[in-house]
Amino acid sequence: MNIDTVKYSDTEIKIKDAAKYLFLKKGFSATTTREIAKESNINLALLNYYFTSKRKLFEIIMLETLHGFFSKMVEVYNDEKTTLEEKLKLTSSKYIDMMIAEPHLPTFVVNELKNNPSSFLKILKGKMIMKSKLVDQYNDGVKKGIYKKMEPIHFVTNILSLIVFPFISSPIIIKIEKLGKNDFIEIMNERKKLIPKWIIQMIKK
Amino acid sequence: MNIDTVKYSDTEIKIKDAAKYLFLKKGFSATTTREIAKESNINLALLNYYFTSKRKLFEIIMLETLHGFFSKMVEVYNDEKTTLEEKLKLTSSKYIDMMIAEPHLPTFVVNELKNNPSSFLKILKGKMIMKSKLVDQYNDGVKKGIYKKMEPIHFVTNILSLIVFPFISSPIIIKIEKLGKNDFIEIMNERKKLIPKWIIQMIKK
DNA sequence: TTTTTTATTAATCATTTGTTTAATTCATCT
DNA sequence: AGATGAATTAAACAAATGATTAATAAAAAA
Repeated sequence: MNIDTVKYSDTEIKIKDAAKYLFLKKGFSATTTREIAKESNINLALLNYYFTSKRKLFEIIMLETLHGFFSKMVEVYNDEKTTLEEKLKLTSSKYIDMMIAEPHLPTFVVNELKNNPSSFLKILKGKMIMKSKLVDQYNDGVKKGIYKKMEPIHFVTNILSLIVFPFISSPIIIKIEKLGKNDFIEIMNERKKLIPKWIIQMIKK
Repeated sequence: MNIDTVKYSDTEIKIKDAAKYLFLKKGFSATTTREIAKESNINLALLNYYFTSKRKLFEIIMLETLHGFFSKMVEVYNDEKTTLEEKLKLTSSKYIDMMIAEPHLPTFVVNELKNNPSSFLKILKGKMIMKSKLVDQYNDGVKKGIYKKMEPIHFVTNILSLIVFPFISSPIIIKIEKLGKNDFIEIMNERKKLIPKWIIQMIKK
Protein backbone atom coordinates (compact mmCIF):
# COMPACT_ATOMS: atom_id res chain seq x y z
CA MET A 1 0.00 0.00 0.00
CA ASN A 2 1.40 3.33 -1.05
CA ILE A 3 1.73 6.00 1.59
CA ASP A 4 -0.20 8.50 -0.54
CA THR A 5 -3.21 6.31 -1.26
CA VAL A 6 -4.29 5.43 2.28
CA LYS A 7 -7.79 6.73 2.99
CA TYR A 8 -8.87 7.93 6.39
CA SER A 9 -12.30 8.69 7.86
CA ASP A 10 -13.16 12.11 9.27
CA THR A 11 -12.48 11.01 12.82
CA GLU A 12 -9.17 9.48 11.86
CA ILE A 13 -8.14 12.70 10.17
CA LYS A 14 -9.11 14.71 13.23
CA ILE A 15 -7.00 12.45 15.41
CA LYS A 16 -4.08 12.51 13.01
CA ASP A 17 -4.10 16.28 12.67
CA ALA A 18 -4.14 16.85 16.40
CA ALA A 19 -1.52 14.19 16.96
CA LYS A 20 0.74 15.63 14.28
CA TYR A 21 0.41 19.08 15.78
CA LEU A 22 1.32 17.85 19.25
CA PHE A 23 4.01 15.36 18.24
CA LEU A 24 5.78 17.95 16.14
CA LYS A 25 5.53 20.54 18.87
CA LYS A 26 6.41 18.44 21.90
CA GLY A 27 7.74 15.11 20.69
CA PHE A 28 6.50 11.60 21.37
CA SER A 29 7.14 11.22 25.10
CA ALA A 30 5.89 14.64 26.14
CA THR A 31 2.59 14.14 24.32
CA THR A 32 -0.16 12.20 26.11
CA THR A 33 -3.04 10.34 24.52
CA ARG A 34 -5.46 12.42 26.57
CA GLU A 35 -4.01 15.59 25.10
CA ILE A 36 -4.47 14.24 21.61
CA ALA A 37 -8.06 13.30 22.43
CA LYS A 38 -8.79 16.74 23.82
CA GLU A 39 -7.09 18.59 20.96
CA SER A 40 -9.06 16.60 18.38
CA ASN A 41 -12.34 16.57 20.34
CA ILE A 42 -12.66 12.82 20.20
CA ASN A 43 -13.12 10.25 22.90
CA LEU A 44 -9.91 8.85 24.27
CA ALA A 45 -10.80 5.29 23.34
CA LEU A 46 -11.11 6.17 19.68
CA LEU A 47 -7.39 6.66 19.47
CA ASN A 48 -6.78 3.01 20.21
CA TYR A 49 -9.88 1.98 18.27
CA TYR A 50 -8.50 3.45 15.07
CA PHE A 51 -4.75 3.39 15.60
CA THR A 52 -4.20 0.54 18.09
CA SER A 53 -1.63 2.43 20.16
CA LYS A 54 0.03 5.79 20.66
CA ARG A 55 3.23 4.35 19.22
CA LYS A 56 1.52 3.13 16.04
CA LEU A 57 -0.17 6.49 15.56
CA PHE A 58 3.17 8.18 16.01
CA GLU A 59 4.82 5.92 13.47
CA ILE A 60 2.20 6.71 10.84
CA ILE A 61 2.61 10.44 11.38
CA MET A 62 6.37 10.20 11.43
CA LEU A 63 6.54 8.28 8.16
CA GLU A 64 4.12 10.61 6.42
CA THR A 65 5.97 13.66 7.66
CA LEU A 66 9.42 12.41 6.73
CA HIS A 67 8.09 11.27 3.38
CA GLY A 68 6.69 14.73 2.67
CA PHE A 69 9.88 16.34 3.78
CA PHE A 70 12.24 14.31 1.63
CA SER A 71 10.16 13.65 -1.45
CA LYS A 72 9.98 17.37 -2.16
CA MET A 73 13.72 17.55 -2.05
CA VAL A 74 14.24 14.59 -4.33
CA GLU A 75 11.77 15.96 -6.87
CA VAL A 76 13.80 19.11 -7.31
CA TYR A 77 17.16 17.39 -7.17
CA ASN A 78 16.30 14.96 -9.93
CA ASP A 79 14.58 17.30 -12.36
CA GLU A 80 16.18 16.73 -15.78
CA LYS A 81 15.12 20.08 -17.18
CA THR A 82 16.54 22.54 -14.67
CA THR A 83 20.10 23.76 -14.36
CA LEU A 84 22.14 23.44 -11.20
CA GLU A 85 21.55 27.05 -10.36
CA GLU A 86 17.81 26.72 -10.86
CA LYS A 87 17.81 23.69 -8.60
CA LEU A 88 19.48 25.70 -5.88
CA LYS A 89 16.86 28.43 -6.18
CA LEU A 90 14.00 25.96 -6.20
CA THR A 91 15.20 23.98 -3.17
CA SER A 92 15.84 27.10 -1.15
CA SER A 93 12.50 28.53 -2.06
CA LYS A 94 10.44 25.39 -1.53
CA TYR A 95 12.09 24.39 1.72
CA ILE A 96 12.02 27.82 3.25
CA ASP A 97 8.31 28.09 2.43
CA MET A 98 7.70 24.66 3.90
CA MET A 99 9.42 25.50 7.15
CA ILE A 100 7.78 28.89 7.46
CA ALA A 101 4.45 27.07 7.21
CA GLU A 102 5.49 24.35 9.65
CA PRO A 103 8.05 25.76 12.07
CA HIS A 104 8.25 22.60 14.16
CA LEU A 105 9.05 20.40 11.18
CA PRO A 106 12.87 20.59 11.08
CA THR A 107 13.47 19.80 14.75
CA PHE A 108 10.96 16.98 14.56
CA VAL A 109 12.68 15.47 11.55
CA VAL A 110 16.07 15.82 13.19
CA ASN A 111 14.91 14.21 16.43
CA GLU A 112 13.21 11.32 14.73
CA LEU A 113 16.16 10.51 12.55
CA LYS A 114 18.28 10.52 15.67
CA ASN A 115 15.92 8.29 17.64
CA ASN A 116 15.08 5.99 14.79
CA PRO A 117 17.55 6.31 11.93
CA SER A 118 16.30 3.21 10.14
CA SER A 119 12.87 4.74 9.57
CA PHE A 120 14.76 6.90 7.18
CA LEU A 121 15.46 3.89 4.97
CA LYS A 122 11.76 3.12 4.46
CA ILE A 123 11.33 6.66 3.20
CA LEU A 124 14.31 6.98 0.98
CA LYS A 125 14.30 3.74 -0.98
CA GLY A 126 15.36 4.59 -4.49
CA LYS A 127 15.67 8.26 -3.66
CA MET A 128 19.41 8.53 -3.94
CA ILE A 129 20.40 12.10 -3.32
CA MET A 130 24.05 11.41 -3.88
CA LYS A 131 23.25 9.99 -7.30
CA SER A 132 20.83 12.77 -8.17
CA LYS A 133 20.88 14.96 -11.25
CA LEU A 134 22.06 17.82 -9.04
CA VAL A 135 25.22 15.98 -8.07
CA ASP A 136 25.74 14.91 -11.70
CA GLN A 137 25.52 18.51 -12.81
CA TYR A 138 27.98 19.57 -10.16
CA ASN A 139 30.42 16.84 -11.17
CA ASP A 140 30.06 17.86 -14.82
CA GLY A 141 30.92 21.40 -13.86
CA VAL A 142 34.03 20.17 -12.11
CA LYS A 143 35.10 18.24 -15.21
CA LYS A 144 34.53 21.29 -17.38
CA GLY A 145 36.70 23.28 -15.01
CA ILE A 146 34.04 25.79 -14.00
CA TYR A 147 33.53 24.42 -10.50
CA LYS A 148 36.05 23.67 -7.79
CA LYS A 149 36.38 20.06 -6.79
CA MET A 150 34.68 19.17 -3.54
CA GLU A 151 33.32 15.93 -2.11
CA PRO A 152 29.65 15.79 -3.16
CA ILE A 153 28.72 15.01 0.44
CA HIS A 154 30.04 18.41 1.46
CA PHE A 155 28.26 20.06 -1.44
CA VAL A 156 24.88 18.58 -0.53
CA THR A 157 25.37 19.04 3.21
CA ASN A 158 26.23 22.70 2.79
CA ILE A 159 23.10 23.43 0.82
CA LEU A 160 20.89 21.80 3.42
CA SER A 161 22.81 23.41 6.27
CA LEU A 162 22.27 26.92 4.98
CA ILE A 163 18.60 26.25 4.31
CA VAL A 164 17.53 24.26 7.36
CA PHE A 165 19.74 25.30 10.26
CA PRO A 166 18.41 28.85 10.63
CA PHE A 167 14.96 27.39 11.27
CA ILE A 168 16.29 24.93 13.81
CA SER A 169 18.02 27.76 15.62
CA SER A 170 15.21 30.26 15.13
CA PRO A 171 14.62 30.73 18.88
CA ILE A 172 18.22 31.87 19.27
CA ILE A 173 18.11 34.16 16.28
CA ILE A 174 14.86 35.71 17.43
CA LYS A 175 16.20 36.32 20.93
CA ILE A 176 19.60 37.66 19.87
CA GLU A 177 18.23 39.97 17.23
CA LYS A 178 15.11 40.82 19.24
CA LEU A 179 12.92 39.98 16.30
CA GLY A 180 9.20 39.56 15.90
CA LYS A 181 7.90 36.48 14.13
CA ASN A 182 7.40 38.40 10.90
CA ASP A 183 10.88 39.87 11.01
CA PHE A 184 12.27 36.38 11.17
CA ILE A 185 10.14 35.24 8.25
CA GLU A 186 11.34 38.20 6.23
CA ILE A 187 14.97 37.35 6.90
CA MET A 188 14.34 33.76 5.86
CA ASN A 189 12.67 34.94 2.67
CA GLU A 190 15.78 36.98 1.91
CA ARG A 191 17.77 33.78 2.10
CA LYS A 192 15.82 32.23 -0.78
CA LYS A 193 17.85 34.38 -3.14
CA LEU A 194 21.03 34.58 -1.10
CA ILE A 195 21.69 30.88 -0.48
CA PRO A 196 21.97 29.99 -4.20
CA LYS A 197 24.43 32.84 -4.63
CA TRP A 198 26.48 31.78 -1.65
CA ILE A 199 26.63 28.18 -2.81
CA ILE A 200 27.72 29.27 -6.29
CA GLN A 201 30.46 31.43 -4.76
CA MET A 202 31.60 28.45 -2.74
CA ILE A 203 32.05 26.23 -5.78
CA LYS A 204 32.88 28.66 -8.60
CA LYS A 205 36.50 28.94 -9.67
CA MET B 1 26.58 32.22 42.90
CA ASN B 2 28.55 31.66 39.72
CA ILE B 3 27.74 28.64 37.65
CA ASP B 4 31.37 27.54 37.66
CA THR B 5 31.94 27.75 41.38
CA VAL B 6 29.18 25.49 42.64
CA LYS B 7 30.59 22.50 44.52
CA TYR B 8 29.00 19.08 44.44
CA SER B 9 29.53 15.95 46.53
CA ASP B 10 30.55 12.64 44.97
CA THR B 11 26.98 11.39 45.00
CA GLU B 12 25.69 14.55 43.45
CA ILE B 13 28.27 14.29 40.69
CA LYS B 14 27.32 10.69 40.02
CA ILE B 15 23.68 11.69 39.72
CA LYS B 16 24.46 14.67 37.53
CA ASP B 17 26.68 12.69 35.19
CA ALA B 18 24.11 9.97 34.70
CA ALA B 19 21.33 12.50 34.30
CA LYS B 20 23.29 14.51 31.77
CA TYR B 21 24.04 11.39 29.76
CA LEU B 22 20.38 10.37 29.69
CA PHE B 23 18.86 13.82 29.22
CA LEU B 24 21.15 14.57 26.31
CA LYS B 25 20.48 11.22 24.73
CA LYS B 26 16.72 10.95 25.25
CA GLY B 27 15.44 14.31 26.40
CA PHE B 28 13.57 15.25 29.56
CA SER B 29 10.28 13.42 29.15
CA ALA B 30 11.70 10.15 27.89
CA THR B 31 14.10 9.90 30.83
CA THR B 32 12.75 8.49 34.10
CA THR B 33 14.08 9.11 37.59
CA ARG B 34 14.52 5.37 38.04
CA GLU B 35 16.74 5.23 34.97
CA ILE B 36 18.89 7.99 36.36
CA ALA B 37 19.13 6.19 39.70
CA LYS B 38 20.11 2.94 38.00
CA GLU B 39 22.63 4.56 35.65
CA SER B 40 24.32 6.35 38.56
CA ASN B 41 24.02 3.44 41.02
CA ILE B 42 22.31 5.52 43.66
CA ASN B 43 19.09 5.07 45.52
CA LEU B 44 16.07 6.61 43.85
CA ALA B 45 15.28 8.82 46.85
CA LEU B 46 18.68 10.49 46.71
CA LEU B 47 17.71 12.23 43.51
CA ASN B 48 15.00 14.17 45.33
CA TYR B 49 17.13 14.44 48.46
CA TYR B 50 19.83 16.34 46.60
CA PHE B 51 17.98 17.94 43.70
CA THR B 52 14.39 18.28 44.95
CA SER B 53 12.81 17.18 41.68
CA LYS B 54 13.55 15.76 38.27
CA ARG B 55 12.72 19.14 36.75
CA LYS B 56 15.17 21.00 39.00
CA LEU B 57 17.91 18.51 38.19
CA PHE B 58 17.20 18.96 34.52
CA GLU B 59 17.37 22.72 34.79
CA ILE B 60 20.79 22.60 36.42
CA ILE B 61 22.15 20.32 33.73
CA MET B 62 20.57 22.34 30.97
CA LEU B 63 22.02 25.62 32.19
CA GLU B 64 25.48 24.14 32.66
CA THR B 65 25.40 22.53 29.22
CA LEU B 66 24.15 25.60 27.41
CA HIS B 67 26.65 27.73 29.28
CA GLY B 68 29.51 25.48 28.18
CA PHE B 69 28.25 25.46 24.63
CA PHE B 70 27.95 29.20 24.19
CA SER B 71 30.78 30.50 26.32
CA LYS B 72 33.30 28.73 24.12
CA MET B 73 31.86 30.43 21.09
CA VAL B 74 31.91 33.89 22.67
CA GLU B 75 35.51 33.45 23.80
CA VAL B 76 36.65 32.96 20.24
CA TYR B 77 34.38 35.58 18.72
CA ASN B 78 35.58 38.31 21.06
CA ASP B 79 39.30 37.63 20.96
CA GLU B 80 41.02 40.94 20.23
CA LYS B 81 44.20 39.38 18.95
CA THR B 82 43.01 37.08 16.19
CA THR B 83 42.03 37.99 12.65
CA LEU B 84 38.65 37.21 11.16
CA GLU B 85 40.10 34.29 9.29
CA GLU B 86 41.73 32.91 12.41
CA LYS B 87 38.47 33.20 14.26
CA LEU B 88 36.77 31.15 11.59
CA LYS B 89 39.40 28.45 11.86
CA LEU B 90 39.25 28.42 15.65
CA THR B 91 35.45 28.24 15.87
CA SER B 92 35.26 25.47 13.32
CA SER B 93 37.97 23.52 15.02
CA LYS B 94 36.75 23.96 18.58
CA TYR B 95 33.12 23.29 17.81
CA ILE B 96 33.72 20.31 15.64
CA ASP B 97 35.92 18.80 18.35
CA MET B 98 33.29 19.51 20.95
CA MET B 99 30.55 17.81 18.96
CA ILE B 100 32.68 14.84 18.05
CA ALA B 101 33.22 14.35 21.78
CA GLU B 102 29.55 14.88 22.65
CA PRO B 103 27.42 13.83 19.70
CA HIS B 104 24.12 14.41 21.49
CA LEU B 105 24.98 17.98 22.39
CA PRO B 106 23.70 19.89 19.34
CA THR B 107 20.24 18.31 19.22
CA PHE B 108 19.89 18.78 22.96
CA VAL B 109 20.78 22.46 22.71
CA VAL B 110 18.41 22.93 19.83
CA ASN B 111 15.54 21.23 21.61
CA GLU B 112 16.01 23.10 24.82
CA LEU B 113 16.15 26.46 23.15
CA LYS B 114 12.95 25.55 21.39
CA ASN B 115 11.18 24.37 24.55
CA ASN B 116 12.52 27.10 26.78
CA PRO B 117 13.94 30.01 24.79
CA SER B 118 14.20 32.30 27.82
CA SER B 119 16.74 30.02 29.50
CA PHE B 120 18.96 31.26 26.75
CA LEU B 121 18.87 34.75 28.20
CA LYS B 122 20.26 33.63 31.55
CA ILE B 123 23.21 32.18 29.71
CA LEU B 124 23.95 34.91 27.28
CA LYS B 125 23.78 38.02 29.41
CA GLY B 126 26.49 40.32 28.15
CA LYS B 127 27.62 37.85 25.56
CA MET B 128 26.50 39.75 22.51
CA ILE B 129 27.49 37.81 19.46
CA MET B 130 26.17 40.43 17.12
CA LYS B 131 28.39 43.02 18.76
CA SER B 132 31.40 40.75 18.88
CA LYS B 133 34.86 41.48 17.57
CA LEU B 134 34.18 39.03 14.75
CA VAL B 135 31.27 41.09 13.45
CA ASP B 136 33.31 44.28 13.86
CA GLN B 137 36.07 42.79 11.78
CA TYR B 138 33.65 41.75 9.11
CA ASN B 139 32.09 45.22 9.01
CA ASP B 140 35.55 46.77 8.76
CA GLY B 141 36.29 44.53 5.80
CA VAL B 142 33.11 45.74 4.14
CA LYS B 143 34.09 49.36 4.66
CA LYS B 144 37.53 48.69 3.22
CA GLY B 145 35.89 47.15 0.21
CA ILE B 146 37.43 43.70 0.59
CA TYR B 147 34.24 41.99 1.73
CA LYS B 148 30.81 41.99 0.17
CA LYS B 149 28.08 43.59 2.19
CA MET B 150 25.77 41.17 3.94
CA GLU B 151 23.55 41.45 7.00
CA PRO B 152 25.70 40.33 9.96
CA ILE B 153 22.91 38.01 11.06
CA HIS B 154 23.35 36.06 7.82
CA PHE B 155 27.10 36.04 8.24
CA VAL B 156 26.96 34.60 11.76
CA THR B 157 24.13 32.21 10.94
CA ASN B 158 25.99 30.80 7.97
CA ILE B 159 29.08 30.04 10.00
CA LEU B 160 27.11 28.19 12.64
CA SER B 161 25.00 26.42 10.02
CA LEU B 162 27.98 24.94 8.24
CA ILE B 163 29.57 23.89 11.52
CA VAL B 164 26.63 22.55 13.49
CA PHE B 165 24.09 21.23 11.02
CA PRO B 166 26.12 18.26 9.76
CA PHE B 167 26.21 16.94 13.33
CA ILE B 168 22.50 17.41 13.78
CA SER B 169 21.90 15.51 10.58
CA SER B 170 24.62 12.95 11.16
CA PRO B 171 22.21 9.98 11.16
CA ILE B 172 21.10 10.93 7.65
CA ILE B 173 24.61 11.45 6.38
CA ILE B 174 25.76 8.16 7.86
CA LYS B 175 22.86 6.27 6.31
CA ILE B 176 23.05 7.91 2.89
CA GLU B 177 26.77 7.57 2.56
CA LYS B 178 26.87 4.19 4.33
CA LEU B 179 29.54 5.42 6.67
CA GLY B 180 31.07 4.02 9.82
CA LYS B 181 31.37 6.24 12.86
CA ASN B 182 35.03 6.96 12.14
CA ASP B 183 34.35 7.81 8.51
CA PHE B 184 31.91 10.44 9.67
CA ILE B 185 34.39 11.88 12.14
CA GLU B 186 36.99 12.07 9.39
CA ILE B 187 34.63 13.99 7.13
CA MET B 188 33.84 16.40 9.95
CA ASN B 189 37.54 16.91 10.60
CA GLU B 190 37.97 17.79 6.93
CA ARG B 191 35.43 20.53 7.44
CA LYS B 192 37.59 22.27 10.03
CA LYS B 193 39.74 23.56 7.19
CA LEU B 194 37.04 23.76 4.55
CA ILE B 195 34.43 25.84 6.37
CA PRO B 196 36.72 28.88 6.85
CA LYS B 197 37.56 28.75 3.14
CA TRP B 198 33.91 28.51 2.15
CA ILE B 199 32.93 31.41 4.36
CA ILE B 200 35.74 33.56 2.95
CA GLN B 201 34.61 32.72 -0.57
CA MET B 202 31.10 33.73 0.36
CA ILE B 203 32.12 37.17 1.55
CA LYS B 204 35.18 38.01 -0.54
CA LYS B 205 34.75 40.36 -3.46
C1' DT C 1 32.24 7.44 73.89
C1' DT C 2 27.98 9.60 73.37
C1' DT C 3 25.26 12.73 70.81
C1' DT C 4 23.83 14.96 66.85
C1' DT C 5 23.67 15.69 62.16
C1' DT C 6 23.98 13.93 57.53
C1' DA C 7 23.50 10.29 54.07
C1' DT C 8 21.30 6.21 52.44
C1' DT C 9 17.79 2.78 52.04
C1' DA C 10 13.40 0.09 51.24
C1' DA C 11 8.79 0.69 51.13
C1' DT C 12 4.86 3.30 50.05
C1' DC C 13 1.81 7.01 48.19
C1' DA C 14 -0.69 9.57 44.88
C1' DT C 15 -1.02 10.67 40.07
C1' DT C 16 -0.55 10.05 35.53
C1' DT C 17 -0.76 7.42 31.51
C1' DG C 18 -1.67 3.95 27.88
C1' DT C 19 -5.01 0.77 27.06
C1' DT C 20 -9.26 -2.05 27.50
C1' DT C 21 -14.05 -3.20 28.52
C1' DA C 22 -18.80 -3.15 28.23
C1' DA C 23 -22.58 -0.48 27.31
C1' DT C 24 -24.84 2.75 24.11
C1' DT C 25 -25.70 5.36 19.95
C1' DC C 26 -25.62 5.73 15.10
C1' DA C 27 -25.77 4.34 10.37
C1' DT C 28 -26.66 0.92 6.84
C1' DC C 29 -28.97 -2.74 4.74
C1' DT C 30 -32.91 -6.00 4.17
C1' DA D 1 -39.55 -1.15 11.00
C1' DG D 2 -36.13 -4.35 12.48
C1' DA D 3 -31.62 -6.44 12.38
C1' DT D 4 -26.73 -5.98 11.95
C1' DG D 5 -22.38 -3.98 12.24
C1' DA D 6 -19.69 0.15 12.97
C1' DA D 7 -18.75 4.22 15.80
C1' DT D 8 -18.71 6.43 20.17
C1' DT D 9 -18.77 6.85 25.09
C1' DA D 10 -17.91 6.61 30.21
C1' DA D 11 -15.72 3.95 33.34
C1' DA D 12 -12.20 1.18 34.89
C1' DC D 13 -7.65 -1.31 34.94
C1' DA D 14 -2.84 -2.07 35.36
C1' DA D 15 1.55 -0.41 35.04
C1' DA D 16 4.75 3.32 35.38
C1' DT D 17 6.34 7.33 37.44
C1' DG D 18 7.71 11.33 40.45
C1' DA D 19 7.90 12.07 45.01
C1' DT D 20 7.74 11.16 50.12
C1' DT D 21 8.20 8.75 54.52
C1' DA D 22 10.13 6.50 58.21
C1' DA D 23 13.73 3.66 59.56
C1' DT D 24 18.71 2.73 59.46
C1' DA D 25 23.63 3.53 58.67
C1' DA D 26 27.48 6.53 58.48
C1' DA D 27 29.93 10.61 59.64
C1' DA D 28 30.85 14.60 62.43
C1' DA D 29 30.62 17.07 66.64
C1' DA D 30 30.43 17.08 71.57
